[in-house]
Amino acid sequence: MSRLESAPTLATVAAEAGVSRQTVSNALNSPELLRPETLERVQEAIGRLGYSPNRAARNLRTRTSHLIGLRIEPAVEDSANALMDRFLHSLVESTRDAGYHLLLFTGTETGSDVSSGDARPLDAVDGYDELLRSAAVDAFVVTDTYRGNPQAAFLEERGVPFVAFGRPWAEPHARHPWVDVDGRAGVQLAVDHLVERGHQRVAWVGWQKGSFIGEDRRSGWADRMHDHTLSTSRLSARGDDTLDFGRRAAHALLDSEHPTAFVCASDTLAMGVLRALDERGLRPGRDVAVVGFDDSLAAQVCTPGLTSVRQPLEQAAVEIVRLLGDLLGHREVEHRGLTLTPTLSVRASS
Amino acid sequence: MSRLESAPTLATVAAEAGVSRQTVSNALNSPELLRPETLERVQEAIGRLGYSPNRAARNLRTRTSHLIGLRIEPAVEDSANALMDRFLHSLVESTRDAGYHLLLFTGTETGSDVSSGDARPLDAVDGYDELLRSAAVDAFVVTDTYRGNPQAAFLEERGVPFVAFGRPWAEPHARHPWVDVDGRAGVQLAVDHLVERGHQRVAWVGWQKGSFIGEDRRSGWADRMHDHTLSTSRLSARGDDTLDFGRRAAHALLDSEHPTAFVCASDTLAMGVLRALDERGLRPGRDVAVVGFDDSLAAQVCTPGLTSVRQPLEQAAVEIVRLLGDLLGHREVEHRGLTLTPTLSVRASS
DNA sequence: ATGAAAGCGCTAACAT
DNA sequence: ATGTTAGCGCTTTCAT
Repeated sequence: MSRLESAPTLATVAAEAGVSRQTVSNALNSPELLRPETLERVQEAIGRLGYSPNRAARNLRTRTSHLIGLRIEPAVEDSANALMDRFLHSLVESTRDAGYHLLLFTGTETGSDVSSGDARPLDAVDGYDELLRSAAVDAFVVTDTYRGNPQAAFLEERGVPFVAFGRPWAEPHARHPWVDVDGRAGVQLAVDHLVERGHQRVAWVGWQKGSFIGEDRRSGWADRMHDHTLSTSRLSARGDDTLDFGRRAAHALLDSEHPTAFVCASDTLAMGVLRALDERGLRPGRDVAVVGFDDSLAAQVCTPGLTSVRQPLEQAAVEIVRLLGDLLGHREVEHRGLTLTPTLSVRASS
Repeated sequence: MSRLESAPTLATVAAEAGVSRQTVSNALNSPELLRPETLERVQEAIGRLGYSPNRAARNLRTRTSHLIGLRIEPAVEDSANALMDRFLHSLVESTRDAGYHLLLFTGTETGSDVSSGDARPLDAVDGYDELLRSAAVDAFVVTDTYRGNPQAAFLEERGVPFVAFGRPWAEPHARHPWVDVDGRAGVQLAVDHLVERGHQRVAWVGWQKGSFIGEDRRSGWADRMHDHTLSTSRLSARGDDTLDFGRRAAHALLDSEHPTAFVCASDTLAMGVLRALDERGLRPGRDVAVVGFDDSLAAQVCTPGLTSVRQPLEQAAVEIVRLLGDLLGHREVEHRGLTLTPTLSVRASS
């Protein structure tokens, strides 16, 4: 292939410009060292030849890859949870602006030979280790911190640079940098919004105990209701993050407690509530208000639009990359943890 | 950092096992060359030291990166289009199984300084060139082929290995391998489904002329309707891929032609149709049937569920990686183009 | 401000 | 079946 034969190297450029290889390297990495006229001559040669420094060689020499690893988890179907799309894109843009690229990976497959019995469950740490030891990436962005984050301990112990999207709920003394969104504040926004519109019986449909994020969001509802001197008694339902649980919870609550509004821990649950309302002939936004969490595409396009708490994912990505830059540039990391405040996307469902 | 000091190399392992560096390399890359007992001794040493070959060094030597480049486009809001999530994940898994990783990139930002006037439009080829010249990736997966694919010509000309997800609509003689989903067949599935349920006046809500994919999908409707000897006259609307256009198109068609069913070129449009039905007090699935395209999360969780054409993205990813493997392994590529057949996810909207 | 020498860790080619 | 030699393309160090 022509592109392989011809690929210019430092030496090619040096010959073309009539300087030494080292000077070309300096033109790239420390242009201030060159006399302006030399610099220009080299840059011209670079342009003429279409030269780009070979990444592998540079990586080997500098012991950096300029790659950030991100483990992505299986897409969950039948849920409204398409956070990743927005976050991922912002992350790619932010990393690009910082001179990095994103490398995607997953945990090890449980193996196609299921019968062999050696199908390991997906280890939280799976995949990180190999990339690390082979020096394939310089750092990680760790996103799945909802159950506490076992990766964090592992990575921290090894002195690996990483930034978490999500607080270290289970290890308050963890020392790695993180960025998170204040779910509690988001739900408070939702409660305020509903109370402003005259709702007094505002129900919560959330996740089972044991989820830090779930409890955090729920506390936004409970505390804010109390701030408004409104009762939360028997107005809370907890279950799986599924459409069907949202639906059943709504039916049960409507049967017994007659709430006029629902705040949900996720859009998936909220879509379940909407389903239940439809089944009872109730109009969302007119008869009963519903607010979701995540501002998923489903929330945006469903009928009627679903009011939802929107995480500032773009900003989160930017901050994460900034922290990463501090870490990798051996600069002082300004803050260990940064909490961003979500907004409320108000639509017809409330 | 301890991990940097200690990182074992081939030499470390060789010393530990009492063999030469080359033998360790062979143990890794051509284990069949080693005497079983030597192999075991080396593997033991590798395990003991936690050795992983340095990627940069290997890349430099072999002139491969084992990285596949994928350009991701900005996430479009207010649309149901979250294809990428599913596709991306499958692609990561498939590439991993093939011993590769996915490297994400975007085109160059148009620049934050809008006033300067040097904000370039996003070039279709943007981003590919640099990764290529720096040998950062071995190959690309090209996904955004809907307007014809200018990248394809560019990459093909340079002899770059790549596989497109999407036919080369505009260049039928393009010689690169591609995988696509038969949108036309998907829509035919939808029409059959509706006709089976007794619908005769089935309307089409699609995109403006000039979109190859749009015309392909539309032809599935038009031709299949004719196969069923049903009229398509005045039953077609064309416009932007937005909720609002779907909504307006549905209102207009319902006012004039009284269709009993809608087939849409996308879930976004279908959600618009659902919106219109709601505004007219019509029940989707009872009064009027609606079918979308993409089987987005929104289709899955909205009320009532939206029947939608589902692309076999997982399979597409697998096939793409297989072709990539053929290409990179300098094996014969079985087929230039592979067209997969979608399925229909039937839900309450029909 | 520019050049020469050395070497990052690996594998291909060639010995033995 | 194992060892030796060379070199991938770059940057770091040191000399000029």
